Amino acid sequence: MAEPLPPQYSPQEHEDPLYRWWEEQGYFRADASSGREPYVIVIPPPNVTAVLHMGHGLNNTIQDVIIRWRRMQGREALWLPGTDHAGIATQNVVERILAKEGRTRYDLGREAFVERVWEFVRETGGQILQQLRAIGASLDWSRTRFTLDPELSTAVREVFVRLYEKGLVYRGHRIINWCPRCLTALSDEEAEPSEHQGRLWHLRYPVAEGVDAPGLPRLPDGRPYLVIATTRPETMLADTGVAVNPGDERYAAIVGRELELPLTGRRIPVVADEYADPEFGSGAVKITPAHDPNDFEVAQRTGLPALNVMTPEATINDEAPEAFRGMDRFEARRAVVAAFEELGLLERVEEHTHAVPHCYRCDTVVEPRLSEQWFVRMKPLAQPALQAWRDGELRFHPERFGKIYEHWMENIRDWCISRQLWWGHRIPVWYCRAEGCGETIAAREDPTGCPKCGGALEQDPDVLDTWFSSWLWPFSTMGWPDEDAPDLKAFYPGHTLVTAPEILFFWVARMVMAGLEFRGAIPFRDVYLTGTVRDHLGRKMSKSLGNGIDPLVVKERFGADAMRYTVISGSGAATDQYLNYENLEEAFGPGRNFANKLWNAGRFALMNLGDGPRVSLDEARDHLEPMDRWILSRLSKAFREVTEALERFRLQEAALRGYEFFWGELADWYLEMVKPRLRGDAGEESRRAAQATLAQALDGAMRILHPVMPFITEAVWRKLPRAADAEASLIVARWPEPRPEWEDEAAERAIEELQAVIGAVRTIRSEYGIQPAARVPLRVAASDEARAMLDASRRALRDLARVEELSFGAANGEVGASAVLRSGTELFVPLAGVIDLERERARLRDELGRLDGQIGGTEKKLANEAFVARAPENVVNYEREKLASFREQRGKLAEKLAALEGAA
RNA sequence: GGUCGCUUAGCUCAGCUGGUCCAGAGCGCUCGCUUCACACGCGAGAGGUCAUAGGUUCGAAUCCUAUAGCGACCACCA
Repeated sequence: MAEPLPPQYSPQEHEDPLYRWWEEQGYFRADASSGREPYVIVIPPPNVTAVLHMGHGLNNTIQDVIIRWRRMQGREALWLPGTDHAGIATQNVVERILAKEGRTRYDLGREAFVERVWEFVRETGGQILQQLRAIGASLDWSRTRFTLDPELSTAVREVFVRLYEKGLVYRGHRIINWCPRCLTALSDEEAEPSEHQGRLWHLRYPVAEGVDAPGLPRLPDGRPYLVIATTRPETMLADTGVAVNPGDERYAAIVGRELELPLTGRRIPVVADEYADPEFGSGAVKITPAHDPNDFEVAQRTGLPALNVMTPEATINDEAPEAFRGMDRFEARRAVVAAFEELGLLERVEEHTHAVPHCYRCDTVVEPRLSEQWFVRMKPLAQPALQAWRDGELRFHPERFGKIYEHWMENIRDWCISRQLWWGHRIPVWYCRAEGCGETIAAREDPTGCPKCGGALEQDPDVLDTWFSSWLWPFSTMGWPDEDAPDLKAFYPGHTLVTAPEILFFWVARMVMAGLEFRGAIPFRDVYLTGTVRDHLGRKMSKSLGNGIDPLVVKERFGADAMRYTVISGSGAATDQYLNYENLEEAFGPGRNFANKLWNAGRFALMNLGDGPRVSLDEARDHLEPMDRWILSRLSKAFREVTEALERFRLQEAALRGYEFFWGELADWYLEMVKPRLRGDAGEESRRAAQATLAQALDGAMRILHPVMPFITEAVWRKLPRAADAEASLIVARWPEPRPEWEDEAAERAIEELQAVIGAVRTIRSEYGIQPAARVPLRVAASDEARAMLDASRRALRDLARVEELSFGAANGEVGASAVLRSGTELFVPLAGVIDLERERARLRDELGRLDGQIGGTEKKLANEAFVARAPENVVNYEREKLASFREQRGKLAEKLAALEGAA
C-alpha cells in the first residue's frame, strides 16, 4: 500500500475546511421546535471593536468545550453569539480617530458623530466573531445579536420604562464618579481604585472673629484654630462646614459656632456628626458636599449647603476665589497648599498611601462630583437574586465566588445608569419645556407633545450605561419583550455562563437580577469563572505592554486544537495561566504534539483496519484476548471519568484524562501490543478481534477528546472504518456512556502485571547497555495467577521487551540481572551470551577505578583544613555534594559488577 | 483595614470527601534508539525536607492553629 498520509498533521489544511463543512451542514444551529431538552450558553458579548486575544481564546474555548459536549449528549444545544456596543470604549476609539484628523465630536455634532461611529462599527466591528470561527467556536451564527439592534433596543426601553413606572428608576442629585476626560458619569464599578503614593495635608482653620474657643491651639496672632486633614486640599475651596463627633469633648464648645475658611473669606459652621471619627487625625473633618460622597451625606443630615467649585473638565470654576479660577485641579492643589503655607496655616504634611479611583477606560483620576443622574434602586432587585444563590439554584465554579457574590449583594448600592455620552441607548425620558408644567415622562414610544399640557418636549440628552443593555442579554437576544417569541420559550432560562471574575458585579449579578425581575427565572444555573491569562512574569497580557499572544498566530503555527488543548489543560476554574509570549514552542508545542499523535493513530488505523466496514465487537466477542478486554475496560472507565469531570466543570481534568487514555494507554500499550495480531501472526480471528477492539477504542477516544480538540478528532474519526450505525459527523456523534459490561478487573490486573514485567526488563536492558536488537531470555518466579497472566501474554513480552524466551522458575547461580516487582513477582534476566561479559566487567572495573580516583581526590580536598576554612561555604558544600554523588554512583556500579560476576 | 486564595521536582502545574501517592504530569536535563503510525517520536534515568513551626490522628502534601512570602477582591477612614 502506498503511503496514505503524511506523517505530520497539518492543521492549516484541515481546520478551516472542516469548520466550513460543519457550518454548511447546520450543526451549529439550534432548533427551537425540536422538542429536545435544550442546553443554552449565551456568549459574553465582546466589545464590537475588540480583536481576539488569549483571554477570549480561553473563555470561548471553555464555552465551546461545554456546548460541544452537551450537543453530543443529544441536547438541543444553543451557543448564542453577539457583540456589545461598549459605550465609552467605542466612543473613545472613534474620538481618537477624529483627534488624528484634528477634530472633536463637538465639531461633528451629535447626529453626525453617532453616524460616524456606526460607520466605524459597520466597517471594522465584529471582526472578533470571524476570529472565533478560526478557533472552532461552534456558535449559532444565525442568531448573532448586537446590543444596539432594534430588537434589543426595544427591550432596553421596555425595561427602563417598567422600572420607572415601578419607581425603581429615579433621577437624583448625587455624588457620582466623574471622568473629566471622558466627561461622563461612571458607575462605582467603572471607577477602579489603584494604590497611589499621595500626601495627607494638615490644614489650620481659624475660628471666626469673636468666637471663644477655650482649649484650642492658637495662631501667633492669638486666634484659636482647628486642624483638619485632607488628601485633596483644592477641595477646601468648596468646604461648607467642618464636622466633629458629637461625643468629642474637645470640640463640644465650638459646635454650632463658625470658622473662617482661609483663602475664601467665607464663614462656615462647625457641625456635630457621627461621621467624624475622634480617633482619626485631629478628630475634625472638613465637609465638601459637592465633591465627596460622605460629605454629601453629612450635609444632607446637617443641612449644610453644597458648593461646586469645579467645571466638568475638573478646572476651578467661578465659584472659587479669583486667584484659583481656571486652574487644573492638580495645579490648584499646589496653589492652595502654597497659600496655606504662606499664611502659616499649614500644620504639617505626611506621606500617605491610599487608593485613588481611576476611569476604567482612560485611566484618568476620577473626580467625585455632585450632579443630576439616573439611578436604579438595587436593593429590591438584589434580594431575590441573593436568595437564588442561597437556595442553591445558582451555582458558582469555583464555589468560593458565591460568598463574594453574597457580600456584594448584601451591600449593594444604587446603580448610576446615565452617561454623558452620545454612543448608546438614549434615555427614553422627555421633559416638558412649557413654563410651569415640569412634566417628566418615560415612554415606550417617542411622544409628540406633553401629555399634560401639550407643550413641546425635550428628550434627556444622556445615554444609558452599556451594562444597562448587557444585563438583559440572556433574554433580549431571544425576542423579549415578546413573551411568545419561540426562542424565548425554547431557550430561556439558559444553563451556563462562562466569564471573567472581574465582571461578576458589572454583569453577572445584574443579569441574575434582571432575569428574576423580568422573566421570573434566573438566566443560568452555573457560572464558571475563568482565570486570567498572564505572561511568564505574571503580568496581565496587554496591548500596551506588548506581552500578548495572538491566538491566530498560534493557530497558524500550531493549530487551533493546540491552542485549545493548551488553555484547557493548563488551568482550572479561576486559576491564572502563565504563558510565555517569547517562547510559544514551550507553551503550545505539547498541544501540537498531541494533535500529531492523534493524526498518526489515524494513519495507523488506515494501514491496519482495512477499507471495509468496521468489524463489530459483537462479531469478535469470542476471540477477545486479555489485552483487548483491558483496553475496553480502560475505555469504559475513561468515558465515566471524563464525563464526571465535565459535569463538575473540571475541564482541565477531562482534557488530561483523555490525553492519558489516548497516549498513555491506547498508543503506548495497546497499539504496540496489538501489532503482531494485526499483521495476522495469530490467525485471522485474532486479527479481526484486534481490529474490532482497536476501532472501538480509537472511536471512543476521538469522541471524548472532540470537545477539546474538535478539528483533529473529526479529521481522524472520519478516516476510521465506519460502523454500521455511524453518525455523519463527530460533532453530532453520540457522547459515549460507560460500559459496565466491558469493565474487567482480571484483565486489568493481568495487563498491569505484564506492564510491570516489561518495564523491569526494559530497565535492565537499558542499564546494561544491551543492544536494542538483541533479545534476552527471561525467567520469572511468580504466583500461579501472575504466571498464568504472563503465559497468556508471551507474544507481547517478546515484542515489547524483546524477550527471547520466557520460562518460569528461579535463577540458579547464574550470571545476570534480577528485579522484584511490587506484586512480589521476581524476574531474572540471564546476561551470559547477551552481552560480552568479560568486556562489560572490564568496562565497569574501569569506571569504578575512575570513580575511586575522583572520590579519593575529593576526600583529600575536604580533609584539607585550609581548604575547608578558607573556601566559600557554597564551594565546600558543592564538593561535599559531589562526593556524596560519586559514592552513590560507585555503589550502583559495584552492585552491577557483582551481578555480572554472579554467584561465582 | 476586611475577606478570600495560593506556596508540591530547574520551569508550568495535577493531586477531588486524610490511608497502594514509600509523591504525579508536561516542558527542560542525562543516557540509549533511523523498532515497518508518529524523532512533533520510542525506551530508560536523574531530580522533591509537599513554604515554616506546632497540633489532631493508628496514619497528613491532604484537617486545625500560628508565622512568612505572593496574589485577588472588597472598603468612605478624611
